[in-house]
Amino acid sequence: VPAHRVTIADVAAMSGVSVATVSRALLDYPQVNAKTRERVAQAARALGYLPNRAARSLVLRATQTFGLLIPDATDPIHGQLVAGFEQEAAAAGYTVILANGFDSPERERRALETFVMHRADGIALIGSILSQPEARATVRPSPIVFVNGEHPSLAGNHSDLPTGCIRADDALGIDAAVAHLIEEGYRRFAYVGSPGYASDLTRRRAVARSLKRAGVVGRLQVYVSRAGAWEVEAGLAASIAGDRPDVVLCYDDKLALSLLNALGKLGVRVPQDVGVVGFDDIPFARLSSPGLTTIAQPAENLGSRAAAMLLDAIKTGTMARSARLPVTLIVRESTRPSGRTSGAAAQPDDRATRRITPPARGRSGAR
Amino acid sequence: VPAHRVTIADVAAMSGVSVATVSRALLDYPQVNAKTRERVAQAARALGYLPNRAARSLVLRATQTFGLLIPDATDPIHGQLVAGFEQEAAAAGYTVILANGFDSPERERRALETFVMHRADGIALIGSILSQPEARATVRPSPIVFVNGEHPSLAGNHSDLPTGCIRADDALGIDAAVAHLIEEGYRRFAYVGSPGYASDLTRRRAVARSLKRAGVVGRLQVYVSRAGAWEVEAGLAASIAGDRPDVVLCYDDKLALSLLNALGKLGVRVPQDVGVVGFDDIPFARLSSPGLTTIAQPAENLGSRAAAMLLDAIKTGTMARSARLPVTLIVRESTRPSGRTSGAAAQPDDRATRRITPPARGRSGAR
DNA sequence: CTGAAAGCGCTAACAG
DNA sequence: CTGTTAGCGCTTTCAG
Repeated sequence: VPAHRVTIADVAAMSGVSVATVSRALLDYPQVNAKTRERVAQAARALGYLPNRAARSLVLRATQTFGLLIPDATDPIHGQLVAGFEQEAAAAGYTVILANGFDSPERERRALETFVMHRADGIALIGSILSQPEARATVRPSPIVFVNGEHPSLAGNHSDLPTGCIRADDALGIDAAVAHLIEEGYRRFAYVGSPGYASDLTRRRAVARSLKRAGVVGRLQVYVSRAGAWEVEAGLAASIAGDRPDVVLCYDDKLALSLLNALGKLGVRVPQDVGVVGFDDIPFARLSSPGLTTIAQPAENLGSRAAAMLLDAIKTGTMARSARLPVTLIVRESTRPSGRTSGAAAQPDDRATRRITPPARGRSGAR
Repeated sequence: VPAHRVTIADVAAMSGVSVATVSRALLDYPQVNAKTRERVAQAARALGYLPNRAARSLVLRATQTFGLLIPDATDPIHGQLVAGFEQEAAAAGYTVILANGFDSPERERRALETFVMHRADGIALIGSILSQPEARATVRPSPIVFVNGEHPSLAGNHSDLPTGCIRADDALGIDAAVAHLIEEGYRRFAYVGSPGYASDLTRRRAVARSLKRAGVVGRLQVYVSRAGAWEVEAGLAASIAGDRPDVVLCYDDKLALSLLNALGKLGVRVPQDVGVVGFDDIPFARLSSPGLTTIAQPAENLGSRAAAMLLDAIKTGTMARSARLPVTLIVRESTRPSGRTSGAAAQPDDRATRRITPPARGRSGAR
């Protein structure tokens, strides 16, 4: 066993053939002699030979590598996306290069450049705050997909580019949530946002629109949480406790769970005094007490779908249309108007989750 | 702007110099003429040239790349590790290749091979179930670090290899927790484990040892949860509810939070009826109600430390000694014996968290 | 200070 | 069926 990294030449020497034959044998070219192939395989195994991808990439002009940019691996929802993406990519023989953007445009740009230097065959941007044209331009000609893009231009009712974008259909989920809540008797709605995210604005507007469409009068009360991801300001909880809306929809589950906690400390009962709704359905949403009603984002699917789109683009040469993946309203205890929930320990698991999947839109393309 | 990927030759052509000069100019070799350097830089910028890492790796015999294997990106604690690792690596100009092992030895092996094919300059294994010698052998001669290794041989009081291993000092944290709990008056201890993890056995034994050392009589009651990561079997919660130990220490926070939830549904009050302690201090541990007492693992530090060790090994040529990072006992409401916690809304935040950092051991090397 | 040339490890024609 | 040869894009002697 040589001291240096073993190369194809070592295998060739050991099996007494040329490097070309080794290459062909290892790549299972049909025209190599069975015995030769076997001899080569044996030598390769004996030497622990594994081909150098850099060398191979150079000649093939393909790296079998994807670049994946996420805002922050710490967030459970991003973790699920990563898992889905990595799994789909790995299954197709692709390796994933990961970069955290931390919501900073400079870091995101640097990450894109890294991907380009590695000549990633495909690139996925999760919750990126870069504009789609800019990102496209810097990675060209590699295919690129945007998942839940957060560039300011995407806020509200503006739309993704017609191709290569994937996102959860927030609006549809919010429609379902609002409809459900109204049916349950809620009237005074509030929204707690996390400023700076395009999807925050989108969700807020979707709530307002749903309410208007449903004929609920009165302005949507809006609160803003500027605290870190895992907490809400004491003042925020206090003013909600004071205003006592019927129900508050939160930008995401982290915010909702933090609020749940803060309200509890203030002695505000959920759902009796105020209902709380989250967004994402992270695993902890069902572990809080009360369990959190939320709009489930198909995080892992978003991830695997992103990888699948890249794979497809590589195969066919054209990027698929943008898509909106369906969400599911998950009703737990944080939105059960008083009295409805009876005997506590009776059927502990039956009183639990209700799932409502909104009917799909006409087509899943861009709006 | 050429249609194909721009190469160093394009830059050379545009700036009217040889490729060698372009290379030197871009690498800031001191001996290139200032004007030439400027002309080259301009051309490179104009063309959007970014050097091909594969080509560079080939000649430099270094890829500026780290391989990172985690069990599952979905777990918040792993997410934090990834974040810490990626940040430290990126700061030093290294790119991270990520692979999920999903607790499967085959997948882990495949991941290691991928890292080798990419000729990663360093490799970090988080919670790997592979044996350290095997892993070392397959990636040789790349430096490799093991973070919280989970190979069966590491269970109980067996120890890591003397070099290249990092883990949280579970035992010390458990000592602190047990001491605190005893002081608070708890006597009948139980442990809920998640079978199959080496650290599960380690923690269980550490609890038993701490109890013995503290002179607590009676056997440690042990429960086992075989359900998925985010739930406990109804039967498990029921038997704990029936046995009513004073306090139950859980393998990790996910398990503890699930148990908290399950006990709540059974009408068992925490901490009045039974105390609950977790392990990790994931962000949600402070959002549950009651807040979860737990042993905080320095997840992000473990990640950045792993990257730092690899960087150091690359620079110095030798891998640093194994290390145990300190943990912190975080006392929240899930272990407050009845009565202690008075006026609810009085000082909502002051009654909160207490942090206890165990004194460091003599040295942080392997035991 | 700059250019020519060799070569990193591998695959893909092109001849045998 | 197999060997020879020519690069892939880049860095680095070695000469000017």
